Amino acid sequence: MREQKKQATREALSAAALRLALEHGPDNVRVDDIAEAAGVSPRTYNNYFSSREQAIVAAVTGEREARVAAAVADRPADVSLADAVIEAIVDQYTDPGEPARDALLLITTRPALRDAFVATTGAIEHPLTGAIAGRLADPGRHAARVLAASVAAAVRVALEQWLQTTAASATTSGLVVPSGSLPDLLRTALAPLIPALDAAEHRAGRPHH
Amino acid sequence: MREQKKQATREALSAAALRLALEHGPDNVRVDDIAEAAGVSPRTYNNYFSSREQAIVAAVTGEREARVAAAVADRPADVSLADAVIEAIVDQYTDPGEPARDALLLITTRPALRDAFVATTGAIEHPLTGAIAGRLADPGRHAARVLAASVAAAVRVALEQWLQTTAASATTSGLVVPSGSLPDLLRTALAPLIPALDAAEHRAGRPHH
DNA sequence: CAAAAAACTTGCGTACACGCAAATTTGCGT
DNA sequence: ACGCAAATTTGCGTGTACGCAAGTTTTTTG
Repeated sequence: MREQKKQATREALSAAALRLALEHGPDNVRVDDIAEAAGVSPRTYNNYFSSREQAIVAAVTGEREARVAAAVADRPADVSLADAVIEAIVDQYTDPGEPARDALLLITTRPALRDAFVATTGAIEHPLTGAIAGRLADPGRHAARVLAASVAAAVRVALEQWLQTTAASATTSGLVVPSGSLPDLLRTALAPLIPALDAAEHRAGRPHH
Repeated sequence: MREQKKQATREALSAAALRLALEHGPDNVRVDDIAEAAGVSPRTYNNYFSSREQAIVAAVTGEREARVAAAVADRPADVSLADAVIEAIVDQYTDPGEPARDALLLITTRPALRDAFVATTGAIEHPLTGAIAGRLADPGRHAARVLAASVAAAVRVALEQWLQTTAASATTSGLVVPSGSLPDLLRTALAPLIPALDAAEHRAGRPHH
C-alpha cells in the first residue's frame, strides 16, 4: 500500500511538472509550483526528483526501463539474444500514443531537457542486465552487465542522433537530411553489437581469443 | 597563449580542491576555499567546474581521455583493433604514480566522489570515437561511435566493480573476495566486446546478419 | 487493540549552480 | 604604441538541492 501511494505521488509530481512546463514554458515553472500542483511540500518533491528536468522527462519515459527488460525476457527462447534485445527495444521506443507530440517538441527544444531525456537510457541498464543474464547459460553475470551497458550506450547514441536531427529540422525548416526514423536509428546503432551478443550467447565459457 | 593560462587555472583549481579535500576532509571544504586557494573568484571556479566533486576528481584523472585516444591511435597498424583498444586502456589506467594512494582512498570512500570518478569514463567517448574511426576502413562513423560508447561503458563497469570491492575491503577488513586487480577487471569487462570490435574491423560494409 | 517501530513528510538552514551584465584582461590590426 | 574587439573574470541575484531533526502517518508486534 505504501508503494502504491508513493508511485501515485511520483506520477502526480511528474504529470504536474509536464503540464506546467507545457503551459508556461519550462523556464517559467518553479519547483514550488510543481509541488503545489501535486499537493505536496516542496521538500517532498526533492525526495522524488533531484531536478526539474528529471520530473518532466519522467512523465514521458514512464516505466520504460522495466518494460524493456520484461520485453526481452518475454521473447520466445528460440530467437537469438541479439534479435530479442533489438526487437524489444525497438518495440518499446516506438510505442505510439505515449510520447505526446508537444511534449517531445518541448524536450527536443530545451538542451537541459534533452540531456535529461538521453540520461534516462542509463536506467535500463540494471533491469536489462537481469534479462540478458536470464538468456545466457553462463551463470557469471559480468558479461551480461557489460552487454547491457553497451546496449544502453547504443540506445543513447541513437537518441542523440535522433534529437540532433529533429532539433535541426525544427529550426531550419526542412532542408536538413532527416537521418532516419527512430526505429531505423536504433537498429543501426545496435547492429555493431550483434557479434558481441551472438558470441556471448553461443560460448558458455571465456570469450578470450 | 590564452589556452595555456586557462589550463593553468584549471589545474590550479583542481589541485587546490584535492589538496584541501585531503587536508580537511571533503565535507569540510567549501567552494570559496577552493577558489581562494587558487587565486580566483568563486564565480570563476564555477566557470571551470560545475561541482566540487568534479574538481577533485579532475586532479586524479587528468588528461586521461586524450591519452587513451592517442594510445589507441599510436598502436601499430598490424595489431587488431580489439587488442589496440584493450592494451591502450589497460596502459592508461595502470599508469603508476599518477593516482596518489591517499587520493584514491579518499575517492573510494565518499559516494559522491565515487560517482564523479566513474562518470569521467564518459569523457573518453568522443576522443575514442575518432581513434576507432581511424582504424576502420568504413568511413561511416556510426559504428565507431557506438563501439566507443560501448568501450567506455565497459570501462565504467570495471571501475564500478573495482571501487565496490576496494570500498568493501576498506570497511570489512580483509574477508571480502578481492575480485581482481584493475587491469584484470578491465580485460574481463572488455572481453565481451571483442567480437564486436573484430567484426567492425573486418567487414567494411553493413554488419547486419 | 494498544503501543512501539519503521517509513514518509515537512520546515529550516546552508551551500551551491548558474544566468546576466558590468568590468577587466588579452590579442590584433594599423 | 594605441586603441578596438573578443574573450574572460567577477559580483550579484535568483532558484535550487540536500542534510538534519521534528512531526506525522503506516506497519508491525505483543
